[in-house]
Amino acid sequence: MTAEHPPGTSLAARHRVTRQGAAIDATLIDLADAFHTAQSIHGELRRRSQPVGLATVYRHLRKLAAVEALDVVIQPDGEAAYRLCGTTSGTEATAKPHHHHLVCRICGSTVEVDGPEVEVWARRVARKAGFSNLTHTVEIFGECERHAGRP
Amino acid sequence: MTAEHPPGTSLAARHRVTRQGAAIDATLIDLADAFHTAQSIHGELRRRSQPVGLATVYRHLRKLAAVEALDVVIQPDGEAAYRLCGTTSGTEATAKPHHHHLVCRICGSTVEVDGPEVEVWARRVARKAGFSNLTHTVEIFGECERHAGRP
DNA sequence: GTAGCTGCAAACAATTTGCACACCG
DNA sequence: CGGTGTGCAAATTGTTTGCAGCTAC
Repeated sequence: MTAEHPPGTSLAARHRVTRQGAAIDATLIDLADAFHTAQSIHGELRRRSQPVGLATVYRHLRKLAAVEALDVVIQPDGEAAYRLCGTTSGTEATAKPHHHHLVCRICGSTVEVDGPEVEVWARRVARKAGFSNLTHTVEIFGECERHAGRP
Repeated sequence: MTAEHPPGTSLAARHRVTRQGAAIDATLIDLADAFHTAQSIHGELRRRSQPVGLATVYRHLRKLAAVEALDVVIQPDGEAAYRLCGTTSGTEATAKPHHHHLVCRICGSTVEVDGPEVEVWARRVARKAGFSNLTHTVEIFGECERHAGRP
């Protein structure tokens, strides 16, 4: 087999390390407590005086998502939001096996939740209907304590 | 108060009845076994030689959704899909209280499912995190018996 | 008669892609 | 060097909106 990857340093362990890629990763880490759209990340980068092309942001996000280093949530309005997922630190972005989210509709803050019961339920219901090759999305939207009632 | 609405006849009971509105309703009824995007509905209408403007389709769908006569599912790719919901017959489109869907990724056929356990779980988890004013989406995508493996 | 539809095209917003150039390894 | 990553702008796609004319009530 070909050479192993040397101990990585950042999220993009197995990819070419570039200034913009790193900037995106860094931002993602800082904002890891909530979901953000590609656009808002792009904006944040600009705000930090580390402008990165919007297309590049999308490309990078897609790449991270492909390696499952990102959680992707499609909001009720159809816009996609991303958030760093699993073990943020460490050598390699290790994706968590499976989990869902509780997202604040106002500020985007997120709580990761898992529910074995739901997994089981989903599988059981689907099987019973003869469905296979399953996938499921479970997202809970609400207003976190801080924003209950008013922004 | 002004006069009550006479016993409605179609889905659009309290709206002006028009040829195109009726056509959309009819199509929706015929295709009530699966979710369809606005675009595909528009296509189906044209196929039936009852062309309706795409904008009108969207407007009508939005209206029906507002009255909760439609189920709306946002597919993993962000496109919205609609399907007639609840009691299709009868005077007024009575929305079902709450339920979720099992959708075939290939043909779009749908099975309505409900899971009290999930509802309870969602509420419990959210409450515990201090969230209020909840909403949740639970969709299961898979391949129905007929399409398992290959289209 | 009038307000709510409809159609069509233009406007929009999110995301993707083509292509020339930059730069990591 | 060689190929991957980047930028920018143009292209796509799903959905909304403005406006003149039509029509159900």
